[in-house]
Amino acid sequence: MFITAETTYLNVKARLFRGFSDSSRLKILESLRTGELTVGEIVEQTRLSQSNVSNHLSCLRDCGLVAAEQSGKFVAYRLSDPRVNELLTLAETLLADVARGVYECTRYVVEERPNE
Amino acid sequence: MFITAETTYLNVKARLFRGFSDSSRLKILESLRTGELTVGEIVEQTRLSQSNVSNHLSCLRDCGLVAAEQSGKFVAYRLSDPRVNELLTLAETLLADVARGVYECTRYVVEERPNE
DNA sequence: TTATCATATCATCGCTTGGTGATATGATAA
DNA sequence: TTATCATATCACCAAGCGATGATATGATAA
Repeated sequence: MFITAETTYLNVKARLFRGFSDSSRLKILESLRTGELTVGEIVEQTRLSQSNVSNHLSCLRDCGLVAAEQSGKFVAYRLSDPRVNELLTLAETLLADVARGVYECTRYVVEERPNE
Repeated sequence: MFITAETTYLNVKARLFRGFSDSSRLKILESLRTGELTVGEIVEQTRLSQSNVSNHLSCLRDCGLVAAEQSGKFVAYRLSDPRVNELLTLAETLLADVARGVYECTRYVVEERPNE
């Protein structure tokens, strides 16, 4: 995968949002909203696999959404900026009003599910 | 594509963010920040293809990020909620500080580009 | 009615990307 | 040093998803 001239402002902005656009990463971000955690603690809280968490963390860190600090053989992660929290909160209040539609948000044909 | 038990809160939230996580959709949302536009006008402003715009609009509409109103043979779209605008603005202020990292946000190996 | 314009739908293709499992790195302790 | 623990990296696979082009729908006008 290459990053070349695609590096326009909107692409960067899209990447920022993509950091929030996966439920595993959201789970990780949620776990960090109350304070900093080591990778092991995140694994425990999210119940995701260690490599999965580590992969997502490196993405989130590159994106600047979380910050890391090594202490001994542990690495503690935290949200890098209060606006990360604000974005999550703002999204929640928006969700409260549009949630009915969001869960069907897809460009593709969605099969009717019998029940649930 | 099916949507079944995956419909948890974080999945819905992730879907909301995914609405913002593509540069074409951001382009469309940006064009709507100043007011409502018909599909044709959006196509013109974004220089995306008609079917592409229409596909993205239906996604954005299902997500509740934009609202549509038919007038004659035209359909006018607008941002559905002021918080959509707020989310974009908040992301911009965050970007101003973390942009350096974001454009490299990827879990995968990024080839060094010779120049640019 | 038929023709035309505006928009929507959908099948297809190919790139993107999330999850896994194995392995590597790197720090501490013995 | 060697062993162990915490974390990171990476190749692989499968599913997700954006763009295109052809076609369909639906509204207006003639």
